[in-house]
Amino acid sequence: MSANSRLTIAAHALAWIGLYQGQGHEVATSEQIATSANTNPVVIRRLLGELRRAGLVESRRGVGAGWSLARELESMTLLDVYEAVEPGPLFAMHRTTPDQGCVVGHGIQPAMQSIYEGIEDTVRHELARVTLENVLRDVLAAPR
Amino acid sequence: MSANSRLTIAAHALAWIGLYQGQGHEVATSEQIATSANTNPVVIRRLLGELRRAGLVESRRGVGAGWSLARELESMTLLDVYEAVEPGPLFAMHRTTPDQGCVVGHGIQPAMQSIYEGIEDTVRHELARVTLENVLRDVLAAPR
DNA sequence: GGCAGTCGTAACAGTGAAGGTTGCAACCGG
DNA sequence: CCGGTTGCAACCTTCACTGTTACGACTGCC
Repeated sequence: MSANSRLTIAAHALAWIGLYQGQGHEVATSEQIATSANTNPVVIRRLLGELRRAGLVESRRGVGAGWSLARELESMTLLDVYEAVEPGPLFAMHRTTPDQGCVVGHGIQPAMQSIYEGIEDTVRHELARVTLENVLRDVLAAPR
Repeated sequence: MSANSRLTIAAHALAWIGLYQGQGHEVATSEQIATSANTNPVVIRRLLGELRRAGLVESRRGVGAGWSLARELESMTLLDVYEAVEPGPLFAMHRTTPDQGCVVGHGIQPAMQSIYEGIEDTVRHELARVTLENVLRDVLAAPR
């Protein structure tokens, strides 16, 4: 499926900011996060911009500018992040409308839609069970 | 995420062949299926080729050639189809290795990997609960 | 007020997966 | 031998995302 790394990078950024703030710093810069994630600061700013629209982080401009958490990590779940950065559905329908004159072509989309919705609900439920605090704890628990 | 329609198209093709064979026909051609799915016959042949490698369908060449089911629809699940046509994982890691000198960069991949594996197991379980016979029944039950 | 550092965002090239298309060899029943 | 279909390679197009550059906007500090 060649899935996106957007959710992974967003979780990375949030864990990084959370850890950094836990060490007493006020704000984190996109430059610092990009170095840790081994990517470009603009990519981080774009992603964090989406998280800001979702109310997960805040940004400050000017001198001493940077990013900070808008809520505690333990009150954020991966579902919040997922919904902020992944707009589309997990599974897609046909690119072009199937032949509505054919019984299968006509009935396949509602049939698959209903199955896919059930699966997406399950995935959302799983994502909602993991807080970013859980993620950060797992990160710090990784063997050296 | 801009997901693939591969699973959808593969299920469409299988349901079509199953219905067609249930009407007494021997084999279905990629041309017929492509017309129903409103796509190109080569796309269908590529997909069915993957399903053949997975043992779900068979093909015959020469005159009167075409595709037939290798098993009953009720013995195939969407998981069988999914594994045949979707090689990659649902969620991806970073494209480039994160900074291993950073605590977060070092621990983020094992942490996310473990979470993602749990979710994929759940998705697989959900897909395994739906047979292609279920899909065909839902297709035929769609309002006119 | 000016400077320096960072965000905000637009614009564009590069990448990779998937779909769409064409062409043709291989196969085989009649 | 013919006609219809699969098998498969080659190529183009499309699309989303990433990576990069550029530059204006903002603001604490001097």
